[in-house]
Amino acid sequence: MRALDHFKEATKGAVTEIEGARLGVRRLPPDTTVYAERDPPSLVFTLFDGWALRFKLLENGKRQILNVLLPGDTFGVQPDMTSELDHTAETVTEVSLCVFKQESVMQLFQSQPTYGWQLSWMLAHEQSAMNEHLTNIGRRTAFERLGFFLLETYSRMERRDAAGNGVCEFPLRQIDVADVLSLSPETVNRLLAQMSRDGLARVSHGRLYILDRNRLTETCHFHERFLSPKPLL
Amino acid sequence: MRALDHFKEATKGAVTEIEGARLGVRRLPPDTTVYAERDPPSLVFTLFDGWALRFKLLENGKRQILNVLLPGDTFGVQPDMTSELDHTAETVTEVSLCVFKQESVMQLFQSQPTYGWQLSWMLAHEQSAMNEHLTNIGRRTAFERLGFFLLETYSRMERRDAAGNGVCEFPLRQIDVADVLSLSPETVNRLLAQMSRDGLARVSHGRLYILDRNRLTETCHFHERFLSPKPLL
DNA sequence: CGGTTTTTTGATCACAGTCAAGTTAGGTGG
DNA sequence: CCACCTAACTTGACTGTGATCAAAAAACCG
Repeated sequence: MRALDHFKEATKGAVTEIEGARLGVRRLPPDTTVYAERDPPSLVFTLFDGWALRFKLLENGKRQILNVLLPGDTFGVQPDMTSELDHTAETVTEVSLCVFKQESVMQLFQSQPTYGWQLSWMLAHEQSAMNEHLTNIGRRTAFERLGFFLLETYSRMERRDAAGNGVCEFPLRQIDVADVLSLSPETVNRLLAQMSRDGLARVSHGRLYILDRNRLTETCHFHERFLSPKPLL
Repeated sequence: MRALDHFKEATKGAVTEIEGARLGVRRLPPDTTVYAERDPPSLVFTLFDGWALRFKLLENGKRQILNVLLPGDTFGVQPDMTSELDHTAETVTEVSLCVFKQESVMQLFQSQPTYGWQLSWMLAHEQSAMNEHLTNIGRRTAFERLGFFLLETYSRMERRDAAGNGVCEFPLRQIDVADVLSLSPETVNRLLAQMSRDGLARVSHGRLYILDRNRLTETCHFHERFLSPKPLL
């Protein structure tokens, strides 16, 4: 049901044509660009279903994933209409997302002041997550980073009732995990092998298994963060 | 005129007593905690004058600086009143900052819907800066990180009309720079020496000298970001 | 079934961290 | 104004974590 190649091609630039729509739901195949760096920021998205990534591409070809997007997450907010987007968003799995015109969101805020506060609230939460992520990458060992990320992701899935019994979907490739954590894919592979051997966690066949949550939480100094529990838009 | 030791001690926890004030300007000596991790987020600050830092402290004693705060920057926004702050803010120099009660900011947004949008705008800009910072730390060499940071800081000072002719104030110690860039202080020292030798940039006596902006910009793949030009509050 | 992508494993290397000692500078008190 | 003391900076030698290079095995997909 995945990767219909010509369909994929067809939708590559198709997202812009949604722009005409004031508001609607769109279905996108895996590995599709939702928006690209340097695009004008005219749309706001909420992910209904599936996984997506926000990332930056560097001069040297390296990729830094900024954020893994799970169902319920809002993205693409760039209140300054004049400037360009500074990153790319791409689907991982098949995805359905809700699309808004930037303008209509702004209008909504005019008429419903509370929403402005809610958007700020969401953005502040995101910032808090970024803080954690930055600290993680900057000041922890490769092992800790990986464990932290797996626990965080599992915990986010749990909050969406999409995880239980230590198992949840996990459609990311090792290279994606590497680009989230600023590691090489080989290192990620070796660490996953080690965690599996140690009975801490395991990723296989697109699933994440948290084998010993307590021990992993402790060895990685993970602590539950306070994440946006309900979708905004 | 700096570092009056007992005065410093006295103000260590004094910021909380400001809370009574609905809104006011406060002067703080260097190396003073503005707010600490786990504090309830009841205040919002705008920096009028001086430098400050937002950072996280880790279990292992390491410190990750999230952000260098320059005059005009707003910080402490945590729209969720119930949760705790996840980082600490500390002054670097003597500082004067404008203090708001979180509540009065919220009320302002109720009556003036536009401000809600403006706050979102500011937060989105900050997020964009964080994206850049994360990418910088995750995917660039130590040399590039440092050059990038120096150029970024100079450029921010310039926008505040506090830089000219390749020179600006720079009150950070090498260990602070190290904690911004997730490097060891020794590495920062060696790289600064190298940049000085190469005629690219120099830091001394609390000043930053950009010696060859073009060459530095190119070697570090720096690109001007779009930063909040005007203060919000 | 064949081709491609992803994962796995091994060997080697290098960038930046750590440890240790010495130098400089800034701030304080006589 | 100078001497002292501490904090910050500097330099060198060595180490280690994680990157890189290379090649094989496995999984996935048409």
